[in-house]
Amino acid sequence: MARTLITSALPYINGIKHLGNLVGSQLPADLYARYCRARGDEVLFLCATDEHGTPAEIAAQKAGKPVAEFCAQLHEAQAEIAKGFRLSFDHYGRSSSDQNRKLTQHFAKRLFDEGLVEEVSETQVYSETDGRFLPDRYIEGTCPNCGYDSARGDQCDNCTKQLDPTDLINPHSTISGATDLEERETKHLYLRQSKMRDALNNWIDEKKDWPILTTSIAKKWLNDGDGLQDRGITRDLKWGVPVQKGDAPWEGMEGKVFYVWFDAPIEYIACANEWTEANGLTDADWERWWRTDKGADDVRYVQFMGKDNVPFHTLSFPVTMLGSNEPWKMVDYIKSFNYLNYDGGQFSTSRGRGVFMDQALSILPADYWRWWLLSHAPESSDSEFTWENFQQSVNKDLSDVLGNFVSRITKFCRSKFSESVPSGGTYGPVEEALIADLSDKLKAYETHMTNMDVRKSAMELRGIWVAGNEYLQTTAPWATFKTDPEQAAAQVRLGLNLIGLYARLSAPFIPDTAEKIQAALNMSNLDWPTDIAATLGEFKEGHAFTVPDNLFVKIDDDQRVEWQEKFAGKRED
RNA sequence: GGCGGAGUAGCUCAGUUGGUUAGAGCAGCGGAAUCAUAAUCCGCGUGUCGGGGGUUCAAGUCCCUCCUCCGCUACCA
Repeated sequence: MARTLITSALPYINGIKHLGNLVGSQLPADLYARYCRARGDEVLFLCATDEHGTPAEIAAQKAGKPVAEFCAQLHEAQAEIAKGFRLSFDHYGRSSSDQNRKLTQHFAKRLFDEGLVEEVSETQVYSETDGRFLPDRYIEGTCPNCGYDSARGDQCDNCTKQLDPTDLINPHSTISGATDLEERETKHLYLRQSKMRDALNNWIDEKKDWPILTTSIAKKWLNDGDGLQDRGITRDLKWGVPVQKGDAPWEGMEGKVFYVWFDAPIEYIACANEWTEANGLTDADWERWWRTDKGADDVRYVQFMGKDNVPFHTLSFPVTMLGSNEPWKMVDYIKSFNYLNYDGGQFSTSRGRGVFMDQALSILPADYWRWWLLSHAPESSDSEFTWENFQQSVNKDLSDVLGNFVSRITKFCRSKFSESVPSGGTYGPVEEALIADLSDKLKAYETHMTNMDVRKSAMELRGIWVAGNEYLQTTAPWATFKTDPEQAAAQVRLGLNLIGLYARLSAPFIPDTAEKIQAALNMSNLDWPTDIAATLGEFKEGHAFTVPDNLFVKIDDDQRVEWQEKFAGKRED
């Protein structure tokens, strides 16, 4: 049995994510996980909240809560919403877990022992009022170049000049507004990524099948300018994984934590350990997914992420794993996504512009969103959400093409026969042609799903739904019934069986709807079809069913207008 | 500035290694049907493939140049 390990980029803890975040990683990862399971793979699908770093501390401060408590609450909130979207993680972990703390400290020790960690002394800006060192972007002041008065410490938004925080005139903290800033000496650990440059280049050169978006970003960082730069992996913060050399203290690093981008990817591994502990399994049970010396050599590992995450997954994290000189399972395929825009602009968390995951679920069921987002996934370029498009697509694809198909055939059967599969008649050339057509379409659908071509998969699935309507239109059982009720029974029987086929094939995209159909049609399972002809003979004569409520309610114009205004984004706190 | 991505029908997008009259879905128009959520099915597209130049028997597809949009640019994550 094929074994597939799937991880989705970790959503950051400081708030509810918007639909662009969802479609860029977690949702397509879920689609793929569900498909792999349906095809019989053994799947481990992991995700977690990414909880450390300055933004989390500040968000907690604003909320007036201790950061640990704040993170615990938001973790629960995100986990609940993930369930609402039917994201089928085997475990939804936390980067602040004990497992991740231990593993992160372990990796740090290994990297130190391999000569890949060095201590660097540097000066950073400290704010007495805030009681913390300030990352460059939390410092604003007047740009020495163009005079813009809200230039950030790393770059001026007005003239785009790269800056150093110390360049700014009248610098102040964006957290408190404090101006009592001073430069302080502080020591940090640097990961000597530059030493791994050749190894990374070789590793990436092997990945001939990766999307250009993925490899071009990696190659650029590896070879641009002076090549891959070393990177600080510690921070002067309280909230994070304490800097230790494995179990032992790290002299000179007291009171510091690892940089969030160092410990977050390690959580992919630690999450598997969280999963085993939560389910009473052993270490061997997670190691067989992650250690090639302990059974993971036959695992295929696929990561899903937005394009902004690519450098960390193609470079920093691989340095951590390869540099440890331990047999960790490396990623086999990285599926990266562009951005989803909102109605002519970007989604904006700070301005409350766009639809956020909790809001989405409060107005419509998950399947509506899953279908639209996946069928419009930003694969080849950025894509665009508009309410008109959303309304049209969802109404047409889900209500008219699929929902109405189920409705028309079940209701016709009930009115002319009964709520059970009618007997009589036989399948002839038209039915054989349909079976041949569907067999081709199934093969195409499977190919696209296997290749993670999300939009193409959605289009193919839709085509399969359309084929059912075409069949009914061609054979017209309502007309056949008047002259040849026996033959009409055979046509209805096939129509009902098509519904069963659709439930199986649609489940990765719209799992709730698939289950509704399963219940209404009295299906014992939603197993993947291996043979169209056999699957279309599944419901035998006399098999009882119930006519389901309409599977999808249409979005009307009033609703669309209301939502359009509601989410246009003034600012809601 | 550098790097990367994108600019194809009203809208959202496909277009493999260059090769017959440039495609799909939606919207629009016409027709059929009336089982069904006024839901379906069939037919209908002369769009300077961002502009210009070049290579070629042949370019949306390769080269040069220009324009526009977006992302990244390494202490936000």
